[in-house]
Amino acid sequence: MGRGKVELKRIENPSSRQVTFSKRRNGLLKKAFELSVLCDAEVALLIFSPSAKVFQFASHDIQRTIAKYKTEVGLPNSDDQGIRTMEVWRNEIDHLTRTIHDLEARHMHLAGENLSALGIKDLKQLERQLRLGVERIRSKKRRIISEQITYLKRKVRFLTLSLYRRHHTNSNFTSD
Amino acid sequence: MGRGKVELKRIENPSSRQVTFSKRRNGLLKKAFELSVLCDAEVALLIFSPSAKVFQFASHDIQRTIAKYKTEVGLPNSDDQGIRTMEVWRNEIDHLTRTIHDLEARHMHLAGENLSALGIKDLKQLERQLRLGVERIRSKKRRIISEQITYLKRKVRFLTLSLYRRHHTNSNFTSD
DNA sequence: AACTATTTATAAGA
DNA sequence: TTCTTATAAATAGTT
Repeated sequence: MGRGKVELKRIENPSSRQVTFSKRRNGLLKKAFELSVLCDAEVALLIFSPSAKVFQFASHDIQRTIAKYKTEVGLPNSDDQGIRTMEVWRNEIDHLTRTIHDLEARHMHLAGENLSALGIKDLKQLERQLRLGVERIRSKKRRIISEQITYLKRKVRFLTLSLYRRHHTNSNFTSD
Repeated sequence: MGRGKVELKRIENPSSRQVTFSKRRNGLLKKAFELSVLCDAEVALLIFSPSAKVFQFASHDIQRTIAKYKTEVGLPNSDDQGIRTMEVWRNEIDHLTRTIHDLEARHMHLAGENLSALGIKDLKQLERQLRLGVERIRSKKRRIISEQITYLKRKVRFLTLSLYRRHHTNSNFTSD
């Protein structure tokens, strides 16, 4: 949701991590609030910054919500306590998996394989992309060849000059 | 963030409330997760649906996070526990207030008042908007007048016809 | 449960 | 930190 996409991993730069924390913390608090109002839900949210500062939102009395939670997870049939947290992770994994599948499919398409699922529009775009790739590759090749030629010409000139000089020197020697 | 804007108040329709709850709950859990990963924060989130079902996310052991929180708010200098929650409400109120101010300012501008803060660009747009409004009003007026005329013409024709018929009938009577 | 038109969140830059 | 802007993401209403 910004100028660029971000990877789901710890932001290494401390200052942007701080900035992001501040922004996202506010966003999260706001959304917790909205959920509680719109859907009449009881929500409690605790956030500790890496510097151990606390931020919280609670739609009701937070102690009560926590107590309620403890009662809930204390019950024998609520051994899925951690499972609910796991669901979030599962969602992320699903998402990553889907991304990988997409990338793999794209890769195959670019290789001209497994095209059966594509419509005419997709195929056209794919072709355009491939043509573009080809053009870039050709251009790159031309540049390399041209550089090679320049290099060889220089070499020839150098060798010719050396030869001339040696000949000239030899001549001097022989003439001595 | 959807087809329309929603008011920040309890959604009355139970089924859309349920749908929204489900969507936003997932969104909130996801964002809690992202915050914990991106910013290396300790996050605990508890959600009770109106039907008392629990959903949770915890980046670390939730019992520990709760304990940490209790320790924190148990400290004498942390009597701002509720204040942090209040901040979220305050933010919302600020936002609403600003929206109202904006609307009021726009209203004044459309009335041609309080224009001192506007730049040339704003003024141009404002003028365009007003012209558009005028044009719409004129158009509406023309339609109404045209309808009136049609109606009156029909009325005249009807009256003329009635008059003719009565005259004709009278003639018949007199001729008898 | 999908689909999109829109709104909202937010990353990056100043 | 705060503002702005371009873009990614969430999601309201619809099917």
